Amino acid sequence: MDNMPQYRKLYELLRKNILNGIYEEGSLLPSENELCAVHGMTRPTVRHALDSLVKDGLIIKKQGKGSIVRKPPQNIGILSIAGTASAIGVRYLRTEILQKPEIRPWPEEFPFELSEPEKEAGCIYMERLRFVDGQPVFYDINHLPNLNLPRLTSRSFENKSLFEMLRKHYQVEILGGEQKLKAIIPDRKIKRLLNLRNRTPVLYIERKLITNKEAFNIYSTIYFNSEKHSIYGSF
Amino acid sequence: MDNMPQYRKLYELLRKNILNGIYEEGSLLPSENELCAVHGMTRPTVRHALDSLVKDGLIIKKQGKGSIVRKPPQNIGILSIAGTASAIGVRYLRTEILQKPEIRPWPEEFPFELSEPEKEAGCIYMERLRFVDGQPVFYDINHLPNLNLPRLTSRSFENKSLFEMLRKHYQVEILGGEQKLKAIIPDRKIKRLLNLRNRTPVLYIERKLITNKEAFNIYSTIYFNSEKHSIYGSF
DNA sequence: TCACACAACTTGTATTTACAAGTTATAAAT
DNA sequence: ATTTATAACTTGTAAATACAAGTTGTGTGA
Repeated sequence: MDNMPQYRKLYELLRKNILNGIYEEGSLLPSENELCAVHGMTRPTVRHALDSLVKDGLIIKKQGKGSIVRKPPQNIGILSIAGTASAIGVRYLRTEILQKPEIRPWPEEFPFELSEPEKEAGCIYMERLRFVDGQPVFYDINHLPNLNLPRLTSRSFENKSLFEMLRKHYQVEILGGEQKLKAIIPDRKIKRLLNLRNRTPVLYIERKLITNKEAFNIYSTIYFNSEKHSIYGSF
Repeated sequence: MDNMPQYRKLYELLRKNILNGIYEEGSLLPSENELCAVHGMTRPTVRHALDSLVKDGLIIKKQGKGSIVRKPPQNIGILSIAGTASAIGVRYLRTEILQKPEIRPWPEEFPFELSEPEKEAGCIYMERLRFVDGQPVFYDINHLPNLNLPRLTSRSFENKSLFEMLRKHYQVEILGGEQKLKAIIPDRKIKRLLNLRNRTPVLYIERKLITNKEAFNIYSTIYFNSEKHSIYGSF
């Protein structure tokens, strides 16, 4: 963590401060020259950090004006959960790890086609259950290739998003993906996990996320209780 | 176009060449130093251009190796229907217009918030039912504001997509949108329309599509029988 | 033949410097 | 009081330079 490049350290700091509300939405970030002075770096380095924030949609830069803070909606991967009224804050969302990341062979039956490097690498498997207001709504099974992820299986995952972890420690970014959706009647296991009444249908999603790392795709199978909440996505 | 910054000119050029296949997928782009020499710019400028290509997902950079060309990412996801084996060709899809476009007031209860110009314009309403292999799978209800769409209500719609019509005759393009998904047990009407057995769940989608025309959004409510097919989208 | 070291590439990070261009507040001129 | 010009900010573009770090092929040594 100490050998992070300077621009990245500044990026992580600013990102944290924006998400924590230290910089209010709509307000201006300190100017580039100020940031230079405060953190002892030059403008290109500061601008590199700010470029990353722009890419994340966390700030909007205006020539002659400054960098305007913009707090984007919280996502679960690409999709987010929308409540009855509006989007659900992170504070109402609790994540439980049912299966800590462990190295496994790829399943015999797998809904996606794998590339050779992925097959050879073997896979990391994990299961999570997510709660909104204390009720389980989101069960996901994840497979990712075991490529260049030292120590992932031993990292603590509580209260941390898989994506946040991959982003911060392994510089993995989601570029895009594809997904297949169905409405199904869940089997007994899913019914129990999501605490469902009889005959409640669930949303079933098979998803492949493509990242900036070659041959590194994230495969997820998701079961979602859409009785009280909806899957929400913008594009 | 001439007053484009240098990095942008290079970006546009490389982008065009990648999309046209002049640089093959998986091959390496000329190195940064080569690009400097050929186009008479310095490395920071070249890197700025390459950064934009990385952001677009058109190249992946590898330290010590080079910039690997990637196949252009799939288009922004308007959803399509995927069959059991692969994607379904248009030839298997038949569209039936249940309600030809007609001018109506907006519904009292509407899941989306409308802007003032939209409210004042009134709305055009239409219903469609889509068949795959002779079986109904897709029922959609559409509302669009009655703004600058002369003769729309009198146009023939058979075998034509609503979007194709809007694009070709009214220069309407879809810029993006948002959608909410649920799995529900359908009511009697939907069950009859989609020819469903008892207790079959359906996918329910509320969708707002934003277009290039100001205050012109397309609102759809969709019921989808996901028993044999899936909703498929890439992003 | 094989293993290892090294040279010659590649991209990554960072500094320093300069000027262009857009925004805003202030002061001068009308 | 209103308009206008200017100064002092802001971000945008671009050069020249340096070294770090990862990859790959080559050649020398055993």
